[in-house]
Amino acid sequence: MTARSSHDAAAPAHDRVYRALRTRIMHGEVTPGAALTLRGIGREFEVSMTPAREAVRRLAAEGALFLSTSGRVSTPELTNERIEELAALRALLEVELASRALPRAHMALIDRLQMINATVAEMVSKRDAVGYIRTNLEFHRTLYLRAQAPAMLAMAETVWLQLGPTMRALYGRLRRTDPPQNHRLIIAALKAGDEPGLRLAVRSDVTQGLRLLAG
Amino acid sequence: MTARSSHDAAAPAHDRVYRALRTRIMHGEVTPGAALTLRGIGREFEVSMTPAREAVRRLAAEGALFLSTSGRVSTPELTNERIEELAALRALLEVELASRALPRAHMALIDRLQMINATVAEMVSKRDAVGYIRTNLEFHRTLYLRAQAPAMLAMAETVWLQLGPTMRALYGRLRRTDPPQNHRLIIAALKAGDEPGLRLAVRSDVTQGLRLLAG
DNA sequence: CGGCGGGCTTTGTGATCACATGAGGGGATG
DNA sequence: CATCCCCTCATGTGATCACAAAGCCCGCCG
Repeated sequence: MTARSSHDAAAPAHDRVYRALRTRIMHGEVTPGAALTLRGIGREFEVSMTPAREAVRRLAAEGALFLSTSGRVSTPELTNERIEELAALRALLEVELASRALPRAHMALIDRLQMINATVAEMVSKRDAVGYIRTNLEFHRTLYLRAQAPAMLAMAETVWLQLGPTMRALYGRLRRTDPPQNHRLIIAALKAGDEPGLRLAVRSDVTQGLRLLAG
Repeated sequence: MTARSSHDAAAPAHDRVYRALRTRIMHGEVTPGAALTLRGIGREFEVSMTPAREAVRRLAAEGALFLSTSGRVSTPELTNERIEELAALRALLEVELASRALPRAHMALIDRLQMINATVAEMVSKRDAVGYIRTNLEFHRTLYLRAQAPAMLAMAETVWLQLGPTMRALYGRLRRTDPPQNHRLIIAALKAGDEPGLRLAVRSDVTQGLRLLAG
């Protein structure tokens, strides 16, 4: 019953529940304000309330869930100020992560980024919101992993988590079909070793979508 | 039994335990690597294992506690790389927070900061490590509250939390008695409305102590 | 027809218990 | 004297239960 590797079927129940919910939230598979119940979660994952509670509290600590004063659990509904603040945090953290990844980015990484980016474009053309969010985050995470800054990456992921449900609401109604231009700029800056260009491209990519949501 | 205001004696048990442990850790009242047990915590706060577990998991989610693969709980022992990264995060976040607070900083705030800073100097002269950490953080938090950026402030506090036990180890062996020079620079920059100066002063203040710890 | 009150139901909280596992100690052996 | 092994005890995990409070819905009254 011990926790072995990261995603192991034999992991503790609370961890399984936590990971499942986390992925669901980060990928925007739940709508903002959706209510959850401990017993409901327990039923879905075939566990008792105890691990469900632990998973929920952990997610609440990361800002992925909102606990009312009476303990009721729901997905947060973000205000515009909050969204702008989280966008600023994304910019701050991810520009730094990209900058740190730049000197370590060799060709193999850039190739992988281009492949992921092709999938992103595919998701956009298929209007698959969840798929888009997932592959878009994969693009960013792949780059930032090279920064060798786990604490910083963890913070960035926490911000993604908080924005998850809102992102879904955004990309759900934003019906655009053009491929991600900023991702190309990021890749180009990586190839050229152009740090100012990279910082600008990342900042734009991170900020643009959320800007029009908050507007 | 509902959670009312922030620090209420009638707050849920898990919240009381959480807050008590959090304060203890952030203020450096525990040494890095110290072991905790759920039953021990429960005994100390006169609750059962259940609220103790929730408090611990919440703190672990924020990086304030380390859970071994077998679930054992202890204060984290940070590597030098980790410390440097957290210092970089402090710089990133707190420079931004200070910058946002600057246009909103009126005289009353600066007065309060000077008062707090006097207490900081007192703690330094008394060689009271815990008191120093507590009032130093109060100085920073008072300034950053003016930034009106709760998510960003929460992230900064999370970093403080992760550094808590290590900070204690630092200031415990760093036997300096000079008052905080950087705090004066911060106050001066606030008075002058000098944003570049403020950014530099905050960055120095945040970075300097941790630099020599990691060295 | 709308607002309000009361009772029912759902929900979170915390305690307790059975269980499996990992850590630590003591003894035997080389 | 060091090392390894085994046994015991302590610890985390998860299930279940009793309880209190909050939400909700229905009916009643204005």
